[in-house]
Amino acid sequence: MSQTTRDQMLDAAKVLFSERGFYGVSIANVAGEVGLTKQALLHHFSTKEKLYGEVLEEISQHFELMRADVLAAGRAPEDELQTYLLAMVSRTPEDTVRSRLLMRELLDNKRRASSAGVWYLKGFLEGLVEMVTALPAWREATDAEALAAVYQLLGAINYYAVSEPTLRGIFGDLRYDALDAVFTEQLGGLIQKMVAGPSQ
Amino acid sequence: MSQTTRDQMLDAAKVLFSERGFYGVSIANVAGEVGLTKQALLHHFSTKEKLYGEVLEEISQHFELMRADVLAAGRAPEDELQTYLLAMVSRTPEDTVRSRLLMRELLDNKRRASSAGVWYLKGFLEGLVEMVTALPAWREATDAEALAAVYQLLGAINYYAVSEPTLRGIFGDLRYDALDAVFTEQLGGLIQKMVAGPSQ
DNA sequence: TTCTCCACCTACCGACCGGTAAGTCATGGA
DNA sequence: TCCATGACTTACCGGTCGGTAGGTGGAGAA
Repeated sequence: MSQTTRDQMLDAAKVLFSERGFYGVSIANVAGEVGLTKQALLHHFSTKEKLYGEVLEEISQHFELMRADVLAAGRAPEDELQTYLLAMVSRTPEDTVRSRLLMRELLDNKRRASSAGVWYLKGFLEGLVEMVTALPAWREATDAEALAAVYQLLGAINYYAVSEPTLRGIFGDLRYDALDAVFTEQLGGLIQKMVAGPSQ
Repeated sequence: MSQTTRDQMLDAAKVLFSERGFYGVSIANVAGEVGLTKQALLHHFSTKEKLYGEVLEEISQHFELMRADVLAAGRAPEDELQTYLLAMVSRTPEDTVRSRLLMRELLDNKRRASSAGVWYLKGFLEGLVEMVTALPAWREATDAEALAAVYQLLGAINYYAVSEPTLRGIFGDLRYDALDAVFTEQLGGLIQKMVAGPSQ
């Protein structure tokens, strides 16, 4: 439990940014979450932008790491991709936070990160394309085709991952749980179909 | 071209909120966009929340209307659903704005609208489920199964619709255009497969 | 002409924003 | 013992936020 103040702040920032977005969170909010003043936060991260940047850096590193883990096991490329994608659906609280941050980055980067010129998702997407084109069934497909297929799955996964509160609110807990059960199953089928190759 | 001040403000708000989110836009920004002061805006919409609410109201009405149009043509249910979904992919600037607002609502409503208890997406989602269960091939499926299927398509469509700036930034205009061409094609295939029935 | 209403204005409020400046206090090495 | 460093504090800055108060001026009804 000996987590440094800096790491505590990063964790708090991750959750708050994922819930309310860059503009919806003040550095005082983040610092308050760990019981300190905003100047304590500024001591560790000189600006709000840098704090946000480190949060994104961390999630992109997480995906990088996850991919390395999957590849290290030395299984069939089909297995690797399937495992990698299904790991994103698992939706632990941390997974949900990452999905939300990813989605916010997609929505906001036109205004924010693009001015900084940093694309935190680049490595992640390129890694995915690489994994798809490594599949025998996709060998003759272009990168664009692989990316399109992967992006559709990514959308299906993350859109849903982010929607829990809304879906619970609209349909109630009971029907949401029913939905959740069939969703993961159907998604598995969708992934399997994609892995099997482009639909000619 | 005789648009009321009120409507001009609503249009400006729609674009700004879609680009920067609720917290990223001030009422002075919106009013400035039509050459007036923020007090002029507050004259028409008493609070910022109400302005945002009307924006969401408008897009949910748009989907309601679109569905009514599709149903009025009296075609086969398969055709109806396909047309409805493909209309969202078309991605005129207005479509993109709507996709972005929808996605922001999914991300933010836990903090914002849920306290108001209003679910702007409810009618939209229920309408979609209704259209799926009207398909002969889906007659025996549960509502949860239909919703799951539809939600996956919704995710694939909207996640991509929102990603244009990011994808252009990462891959460049050339590769983005290549991606765009194959994406819509593949998505059409995905929709067709869904319409054909649940994958047992 | 007077009155009312609408659309919009300037002026202002308290709260909060990100960030700076300058300090306090504990730790630990020379 | 002295000094440096790191982790934090209070005090404060200029600026912006959403919103209120109290107008002004023009159009139309009486």
